[in-house]
Amino acid sequence: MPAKRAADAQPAGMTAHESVYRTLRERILIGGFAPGMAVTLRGLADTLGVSVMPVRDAVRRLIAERALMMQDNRRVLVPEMTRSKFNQVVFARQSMEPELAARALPSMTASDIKALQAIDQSIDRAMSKGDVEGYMRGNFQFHFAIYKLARNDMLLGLVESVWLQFGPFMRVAYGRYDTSKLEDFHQAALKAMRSGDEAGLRAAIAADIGQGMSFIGDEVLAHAEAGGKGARTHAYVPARAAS
Amino acid sequence: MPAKRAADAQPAGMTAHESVYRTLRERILIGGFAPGMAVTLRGLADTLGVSVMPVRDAVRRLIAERALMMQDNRRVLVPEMTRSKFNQVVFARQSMEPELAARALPSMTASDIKALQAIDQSIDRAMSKGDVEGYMRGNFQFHFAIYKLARNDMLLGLVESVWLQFGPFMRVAYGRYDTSKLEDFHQAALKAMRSGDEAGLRAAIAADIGQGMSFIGDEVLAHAEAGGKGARTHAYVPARAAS
DNA sequence: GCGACCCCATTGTGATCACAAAATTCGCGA
DNA sequence: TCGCGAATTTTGTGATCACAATGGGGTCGC
Repeated sequence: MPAKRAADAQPAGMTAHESVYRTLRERILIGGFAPGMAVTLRGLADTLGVSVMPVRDAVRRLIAERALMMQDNRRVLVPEMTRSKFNQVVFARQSMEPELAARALPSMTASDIKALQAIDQSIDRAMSKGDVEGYMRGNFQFHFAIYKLARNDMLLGLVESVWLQFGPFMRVAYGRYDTSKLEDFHQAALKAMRSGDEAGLRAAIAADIGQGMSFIGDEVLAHAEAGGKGARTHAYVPARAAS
Repeated sequence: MPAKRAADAQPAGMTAHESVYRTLRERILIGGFAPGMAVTLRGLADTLGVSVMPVRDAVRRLIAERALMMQDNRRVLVPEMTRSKFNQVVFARQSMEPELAARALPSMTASDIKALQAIDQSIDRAMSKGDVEGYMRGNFQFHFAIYKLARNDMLLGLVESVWLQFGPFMRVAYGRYDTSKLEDFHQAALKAMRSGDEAGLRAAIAADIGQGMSFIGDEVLAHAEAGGKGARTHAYVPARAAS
């Protein structure tokens, strides 16, 4: 049996394609790929220790979800962020996520809230250690643990698609600036959940999105646009480029 | 050269996969597949006159877009509609489509509106002829011709994904009942566009969605649920099953 | 007559190969 | 030293084959 590196530990019954997909998806959400970075099927296949077929399937799936894009040359790369696209992301998030949270509220149990608190604490720990990856993973878990409770698969899928599209970009922002400056709206959200305050929960989620996104947008987009839009180099290097 | 049946006429530079994808997607949006109907890679490949690889790519893409689904058996089939999923579709449409229309309004030119009118007339023609397929195609074109003008690719993509998910279901409804009973909210929408009335346009789109969906939901879901939820047979036969 | 069981056709998955197009590299010439 | 072009490498696409699992159909036993 050939030695596989990542994408291992298939929970029995998972196809290679599924395993590769989850690995890549996780990496995108955590910001493991830099915007503008090119990915190749054979390159990923070598890295993950599988043949090109499962990688091909996974990459096509991610392209369908807009997490990756294919340009006319048929070259696959991580999409760049533009001001326009950024505004679309913000609007989409603000439209759907507070709504999902509000719909999750009625079915929320005490243990659900406890679990969310634990996630939020892990976010704090990651932040104090300067662990950007841990922060992003926690942030993702916090939001989607809430949204899942709404039991609205369609809206949930749409929101996931949006997150996949700004994941790489978020990493650039959080990698460049100190996350500890951010006000913690998660606490406000938790408080609203405990008291069953729907309006408060909506507001907290909206504020969390608004802060995070405006933070990202102002800093990074201004930077990118000032630095010239053509084929700029990326100071940021992915966490595990070829490890 | 082997004789191809459908998916022909590749506009030069289109891959076989892309061609197959568009063919299948069109067919789904028009309701060419019945909910619950199983599709096989080799079957589609034979029908379309291509090998299984492009079909495999296209089907996986449609699965990623939730237009098709793969059950645990790894069998691919057209998703069924449930009451819960249906409510989610309605809510998602009501959330996004009036907004998209409103955003399209400012950049709408007289010729845009003329084109929309032409589409609406083709819908009337199809309706009077009892041409369900033409009606659905026209309805899709009418809505998305508007939404495209908003220049919001993200929201547009999300809406497309939602349409793909209720396409087969809509066909069941429209195939079973007479569409001529429907009030024409497209005219109201066109009137609002001409006068630049954003609120009116939002209302017209919302009403169009509300009418169409409640029509579908009340009739078909009630029917489906009354008829027993287990492995029922489908009276409806796809337009070109094996032609 | 009916049910359980076995066999085989069919399914999606994945590997490997061939191919054309694109990008990169190398070398030649000015 | 620099620019341009040809050769080579690398890319995604698609075809074909092998394989394991699933499902259906037919047959045998009761």
